[in-house]
Amino acid sequence: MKYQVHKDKIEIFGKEEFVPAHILECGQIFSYKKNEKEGLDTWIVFSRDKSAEIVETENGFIIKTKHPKYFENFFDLQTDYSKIKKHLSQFGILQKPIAFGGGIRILKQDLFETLISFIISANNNIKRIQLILNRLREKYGKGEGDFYSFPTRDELLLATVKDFEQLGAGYRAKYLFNVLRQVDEKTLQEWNCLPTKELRKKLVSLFGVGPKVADCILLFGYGKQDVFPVDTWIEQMYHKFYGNEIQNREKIREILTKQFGEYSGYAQQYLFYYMRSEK
DNA sequence: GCCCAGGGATGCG
DNA sequence: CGCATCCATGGG
Repeated sequence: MKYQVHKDKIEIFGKEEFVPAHILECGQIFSYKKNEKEGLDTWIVFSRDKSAEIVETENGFIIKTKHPKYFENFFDLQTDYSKIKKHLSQFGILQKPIAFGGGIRILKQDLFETLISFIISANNNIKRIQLILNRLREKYGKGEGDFYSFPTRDELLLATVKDFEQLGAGYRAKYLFNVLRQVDEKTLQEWNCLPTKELRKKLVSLFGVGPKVADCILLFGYGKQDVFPVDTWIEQMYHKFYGNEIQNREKIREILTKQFGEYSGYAQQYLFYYMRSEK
């Protein structure tokens, strides 16, 4: 994909390999806002203490931001998604999903923000996850002008279990309280050198992190594509296309990762986005 | 009133 | 090990 990084913006040329609605609504990120300006959709994306506004142009998009280098990596602009889609098109099951969400890119998100966000996501729905995370930013983050930063671990250490409950976190409040006392941002970064399997073990050892949340952190934070997060939607998809014999999520995960290998994460995103669109 | 949402911890056999 | 049960909350 052709793009150009400037001092205060990134220019994207073409509308095939980068589609904001696909990228932001495919469930990998919760902190963004859709706006309308003069009949055109614009998007603001928040990551940690940074933001970027995406505006559509005649022949592509412009990403306005004070941190173009950061968002070049964040939006995974160097990766050639046409190759990925070509490889995955050999699977019949993926043809419609790829046609539907062909502009998806897998974001490289902040590790700590991804950890906290996906602990909250467990057995929850996306609207409520976004609501809770917004409250978390407003209460514990720093004002950055027109938005609040995602709070740091130190900032969240001030919160009690009751505080998290009042944000609407429900029974996940104690997961948050405990996990904040198990790891810090630096430790999460240091785990980056571990192979996927070892790293997964570390993540699952954290309070509130099970197999599915661990896979989401691996995929959306650590950039490991050889994982296939299995949630209720993927489970439905599996039963629809592969039959009802296997009910065990762990086995479904094994089968799907074996089938899609190092492309598992991409396949999962196309399928997840497509399944959710049918409702 | 029941079921579901990007599930995980706990306990029991 | 595998399996069942419980867990907050709001929308459909």
